[in-house]
Amino acid sequence: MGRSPCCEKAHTNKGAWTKEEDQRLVAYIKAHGEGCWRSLPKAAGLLRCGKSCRLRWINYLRPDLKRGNFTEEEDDLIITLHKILGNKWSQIAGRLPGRTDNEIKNYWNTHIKRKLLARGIDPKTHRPIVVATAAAAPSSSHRQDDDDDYDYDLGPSCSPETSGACHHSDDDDSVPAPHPGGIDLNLSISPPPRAPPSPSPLPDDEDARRNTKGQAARPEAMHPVKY
DNA sequence: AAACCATGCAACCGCGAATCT
DNA sequence: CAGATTCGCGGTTGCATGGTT
Repeated sequence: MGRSPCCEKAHTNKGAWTKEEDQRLVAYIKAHGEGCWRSLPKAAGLLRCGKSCRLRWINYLRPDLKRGNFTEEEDDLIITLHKILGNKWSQIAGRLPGRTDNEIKNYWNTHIKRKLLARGIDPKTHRPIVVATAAAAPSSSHRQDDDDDYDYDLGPSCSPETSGACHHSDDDDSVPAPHPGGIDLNLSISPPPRAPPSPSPLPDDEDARRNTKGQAARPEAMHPVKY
């Protein structure tokens, strides 16, 4: 099918968001709620494509974001959910209030993968790494070669991410019943097809939002925002 | 002190799914 | 029903920062 570009790239900003852009986006969503991302930038007076606005809102500006460090419980929950769901980050995020799919994805790639490898567990299959590959598995991994160091050893059965239809029947369904934190692990996920454009509750000001980042709050400098 | 390397995170890109006309 | 449009997801990249040599 024909695909129209999501935006006119010649007239859109790219890269880090500025404080002003953030404010415009927040103000607009405060007033109108999350609606049509396609038309939002223009309506909000932003030189961004809708996609970019959506991402910025979901991953950073949303008032209900928890931010801060992941707890051990969250770690365990992510691992458990990943075993079941594979790289379905949005579904995993749906089980972790205040966390975004992007955040979890990043956290998985930077922390949990390594953690599992250190335990001798293949982060893709969640099975013990056989000796041959374990020898190749680095304890200190480089950026990309993690992926090169382990292989699927699922044989004919599927790995979680090779098939969306897979996680219904294979032994991945043998979900470890006890789960950390008492968070709902019922995976009969029925996401609303499309969230109705409901005005979402927003904090009164940005300070409130930033204060919710927790004591481990990332310093402002951590955000590549061009102020 | 400077150069280099490793790490972590925000943001972008491309694609498929869902919905609309 | 087919094509067009929009949304949402997952993979990947770019860059800032911190650590090491």
